[in-house]
Amino acid sequence: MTTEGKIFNAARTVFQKKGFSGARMQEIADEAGINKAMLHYCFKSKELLFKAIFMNAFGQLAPQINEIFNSQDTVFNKITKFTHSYISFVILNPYLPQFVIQEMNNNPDFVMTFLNHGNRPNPAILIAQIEKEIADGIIKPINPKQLLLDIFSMTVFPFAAKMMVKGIIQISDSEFNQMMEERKTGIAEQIINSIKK
Amino acid sequence: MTTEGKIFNAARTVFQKKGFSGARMQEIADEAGINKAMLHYCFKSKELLFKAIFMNAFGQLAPQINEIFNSQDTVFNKITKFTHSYISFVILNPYLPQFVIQEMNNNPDFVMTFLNHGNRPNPAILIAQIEKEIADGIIKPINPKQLLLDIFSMTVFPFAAKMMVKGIIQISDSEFNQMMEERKTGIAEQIINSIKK
DNA sequence: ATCTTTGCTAACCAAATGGTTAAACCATAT
DNA sequence: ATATGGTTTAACCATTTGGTTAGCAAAGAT
Repeated sequence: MTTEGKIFNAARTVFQKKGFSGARMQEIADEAGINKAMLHYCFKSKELLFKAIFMNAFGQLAPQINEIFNSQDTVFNKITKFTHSYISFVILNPYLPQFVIQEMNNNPDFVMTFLNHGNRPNPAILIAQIEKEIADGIIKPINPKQLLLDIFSMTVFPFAAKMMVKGIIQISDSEFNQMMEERKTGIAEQIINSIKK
Repeated sequence: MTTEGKIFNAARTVFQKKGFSGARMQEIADEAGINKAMLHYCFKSKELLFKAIFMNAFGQLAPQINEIFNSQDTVFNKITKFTHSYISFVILNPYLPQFVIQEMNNNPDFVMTFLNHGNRPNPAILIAQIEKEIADGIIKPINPKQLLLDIFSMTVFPFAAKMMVKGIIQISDSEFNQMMEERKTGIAEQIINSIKK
């Protein structure tokens, strides 16, 4: 593996576990098995290294969401596909949601600017489609944004708050994953059921 | 206000905004309008000050949840009461959920030990009750833990991921609060509808 | 062969940061 | 008035931390 790659993976691990301010350049260097100076040789500064990691993380999520949201499917199919593929993806990248959410909260300015010219999840098309299907009598009259929020809440929250969830409802890691597998289909059914006429 | 109180409020503000590792003792001192040495005079160390804040935050959430979960109400009423009172509370303390979740993820060891002998949300009674109402034919056969997770997801997530939510579905702060007001009743209705026979 | 560029490291540096100290301040008791 | 004990601060300290430097090593280029 290329040095830059080793650094990148190490940085992702450390940043996602400890956040920007909790992460130490030395720890990233150790994790990558290289000298600390190398980090600066490759990525110039902690901030730039972090940006690279964050953009990459966000860049993995956004296109996936957009692809489904902006396809030619019905709203019901989009919901089913989204929950399924999103949960599948996040099971493989369990730190991602908490990482993104945390850094967005801790550093709103940086994230907001980048949200504006970067590739971001854009639900405009889906919202319009929901409104149309409501008008067509397929979906009950609801607030489309609330529906979106419901979908995100049910899929993302368990991962974002994984430690708290595990602690409160007292489950092991494997039980957690098992529950998430169930949710892949369960969430969509429930949400669709609650909005279909 | 007592000096200790000023420090406490300042520390809460700073810790909740920046997290443990992002917070600076100097900033807390400035926010409290006192000397940095005073922090250590009153709270000994950054860690102890943080623990005080975190315990207090968690201590506000837990009893509230338990009171509702362990009351004599029906499951349906508990759901209605929980979403309503929880959202009302969090609207007044919007940083709390993200703060608790973030620190639980960044520092699992500390939190886990304290979860075990502290006052924590305990859903055991509610879970048993759900199972009974399922057996009685009041509620559809579902996994009680999934139901709990649904309730928490729908209520807590929007606050935990506030910045992301605002950024993605493009709403202002007041629109956000408006949506949360709607959710106070909307969530409960939807969840109850999805589980009642 | 040697010069140049690129990848890499040990040693070092300046600033930031959590924490300490010694002295000043101030109320209350004697 | 003065001693006493808690409260508050300015100045200081040791460590941590992000970042730099000067030089080594290896691989092409001439």
